[in-house]
Amino acid sequence: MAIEPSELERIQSMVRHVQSLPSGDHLFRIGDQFTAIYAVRAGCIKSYSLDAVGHELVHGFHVRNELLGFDAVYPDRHRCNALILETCSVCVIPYRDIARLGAEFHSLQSQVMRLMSREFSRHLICAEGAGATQRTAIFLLDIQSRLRQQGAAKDEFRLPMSREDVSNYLGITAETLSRLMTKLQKIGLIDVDRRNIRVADCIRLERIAQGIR
Amino acid sequence: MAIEPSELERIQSMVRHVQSLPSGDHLFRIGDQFTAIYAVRAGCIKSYSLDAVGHELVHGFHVRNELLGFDAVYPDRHRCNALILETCSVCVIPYRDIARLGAEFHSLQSQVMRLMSREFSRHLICAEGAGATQRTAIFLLDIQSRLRQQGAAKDEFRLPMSREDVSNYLGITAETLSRLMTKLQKIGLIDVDRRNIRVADCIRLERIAQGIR
DNA sequence: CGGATGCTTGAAGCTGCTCAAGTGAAGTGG
DNA sequence: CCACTTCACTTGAGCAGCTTCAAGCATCCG
Repeated sequence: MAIEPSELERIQSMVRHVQSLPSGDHLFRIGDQFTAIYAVRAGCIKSYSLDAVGHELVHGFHVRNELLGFDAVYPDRHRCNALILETCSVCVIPYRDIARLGAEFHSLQSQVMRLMSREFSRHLICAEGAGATQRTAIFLLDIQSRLRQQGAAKDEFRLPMSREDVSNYLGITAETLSRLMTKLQKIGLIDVDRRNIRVADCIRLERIAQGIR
Repeated sequence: MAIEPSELERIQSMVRHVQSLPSGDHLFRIGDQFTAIYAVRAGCIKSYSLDAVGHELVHGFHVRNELLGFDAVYPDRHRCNALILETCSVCVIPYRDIARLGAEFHSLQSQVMRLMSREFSRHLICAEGAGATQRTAIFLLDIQSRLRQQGAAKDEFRLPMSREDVSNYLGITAETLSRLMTKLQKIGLIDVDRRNIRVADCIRLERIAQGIR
């Protein structure tokens, strides 16, 4: 969901507040009234919900220049919680303004729909992979390219979230994820040091992400 | 994605064509230019793509009063194929008209966004379930409630798609699905006769769908 | 230093997959 | 109308991948 700088500028014109939020805070919670879309300017936010048994179900992670809050467009209330993982600077874009300005500039309106579509399609990325190894590879490449846009080095980055968050997002256990990371390191595709990841062999990692072994 | 009759009337006013399509035809294919959103008036459509190995990946099924085509809003080209499973009557709603009319009546615009949001959120339903049994139960209850709205009996319905389609949608094999259907029948939750399903114990089926055993 | 937290590693078990055969309904041709 | 085929589905046996439960480490923080 990274958005074009030009698109972002346009959206910025609609911004009322820029909030600064410490890690551990919630930007919104399930059931909250839908009032705005949020654009992350710095930091990282996790959107999640809980299943019947109380297990966390991670829907996605949002970093710089990405949008969240579309989950509430239909039922008018948020369907998930948004937790700050790293201290955040967030633009608040009141939905009312989008609707109002959208009527005046209808190119803006279609832009919002495009962004919305892009946001949702990201949700499907990791569900696509068949095996756990493939999903892990997809995740690593996806988060790498997103973090690179916010100033990370070419092939080195630091995960803003815990292993447990990642494993919940991928629909596998933390233990399995840990084993897979070790495996990927052993065969020379990545270097892992806690949350610091270096992609050593991008080509082969991409091949695994595509399901080719 | 069933839409309110009143909403549908409004959208109908934008309709250019009503197409009639025989089963086996494609409504659109991957890569096709995005020109319109489609509303199903009768029949059933499967949206799917193929993975790297050539396996079918079913994104969803669309029955009466449901919309499809939002998959192309962002990249301007369709990301999946739409195959007619049962002879269809389909309203074609040119996207240009939505944008134009949306600018005039901005309540319509937010309605379209709501529908879009509703459409996408459905995609997540079956991904949520942890085990194969749970996903199967979720699917049966979901498709039951949707088919009921198009005139099916209270607890009896006929699946418009094959076991293979369903299993691809749920991310399990056809064999596993078959075994699970048999299991659900043995413990008295459903009656299965080929594609004809009767929900015998809705309460317990819902409990399984929620992950409570 | 002691404890907490987050990550890794190991062993055993279960779920769902693969491969393979069997069944039954619907359609085809003689 | 009946054998023959075909197709969709079911059923079975063995196996692999992932989970569960449990313990072991390292890092951070009081």
